[in-house]
Amino acid sequence: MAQAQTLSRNQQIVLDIIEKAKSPLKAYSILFNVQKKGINAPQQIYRALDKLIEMGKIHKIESKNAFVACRSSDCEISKATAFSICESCEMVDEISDTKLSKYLSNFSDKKGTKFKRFNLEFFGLCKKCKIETK
Amino acid sequence: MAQAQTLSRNQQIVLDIIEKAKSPLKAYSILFNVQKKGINAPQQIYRALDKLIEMGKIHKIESKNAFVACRSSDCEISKATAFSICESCEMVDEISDTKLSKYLSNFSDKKGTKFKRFNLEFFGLCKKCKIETK
DNA sequence: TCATAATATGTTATAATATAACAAAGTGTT
DNA sequence: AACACTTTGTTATATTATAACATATTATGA
Ligand SMILES: [Zn+2]
Ligand SMILES: [Zn+2]
Ligand SMILES: [Zn+2]
Ligand SMILES: [Zn+2]
Repeated sequence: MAQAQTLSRNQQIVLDIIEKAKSPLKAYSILFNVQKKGINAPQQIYRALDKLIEMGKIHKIESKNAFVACRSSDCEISKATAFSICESCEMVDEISDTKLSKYLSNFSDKKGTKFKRFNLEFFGLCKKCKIETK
Repeated sequence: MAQAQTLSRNQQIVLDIIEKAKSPLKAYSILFNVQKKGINAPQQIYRALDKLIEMGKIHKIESKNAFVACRSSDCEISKATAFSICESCEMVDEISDTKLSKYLSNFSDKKGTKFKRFNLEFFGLCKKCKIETK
């Protein structure tokens, strides 16, 4: 089990920038933003991202190959994640809904198989974009 | 609206190979497999994939960057997709569960926003791999 | 049937995303 | 100090995806 609390230098740098961002960040955009701090290679970013994901500090938005900070805390260690994604702007919100989470965690398929992890991505227009489209 | 039924030559070739496959195929693996048929460039594959996705004939497994044939039919035009993914072998099954589909289609977040599309990926061990692990 | 719009194809080049492999430095434990 | 373990730095390369442009094919409908 990597680090329960302490983040390494690079991990902290990467987490900071992701937490400050208002929308998902791509790995190479993170890289570009931390070159002044002496991080020069994609490996350094991807390694930090991997650890942060393991720790549940960030999540990967699979449909965008981008990364967001966890805002939820009941998706402990990223076992149960759900997001709403605006198809117009780049906005992504983590959905933290106990009922939904329970429903999906308890879901079993037709063969009775249960799953230990899931990721759900909803797509639509965020409130802001809905108004602007009118 | 592209083609309701008829597939173009390349689209048919790509669909055929995806339908025959037992697990998700990656774009470049499709490419290598169709070079004997005169398809030489990634563009040709990605264009076919895009159209097939639009038509709902195939789906992209976002966490794997791979493509599977639609086995469901009630995920009309890929608005509501769910998959179970084995973390050990490469197996992916499309989940076709009316209750689940309705539950998610009707889901609205805390602000009352509904979504017009979703993609859900479950992760775990398939039956075969569960047995082998014992 | 012939213009014409829309779709699909072929092709070359390049962008964007991600990993392999190896050497060195730091950290904590005994 | 010796040891295992994690993190870092670095170079190179693999994988996934798109841009841009020229041509061909296929509706469609005047
Ligand atoms: Zn979270
Ligand atoms: Zn929006
Ligand atoms: Zn389907
Ligand atoms: Zn399996």
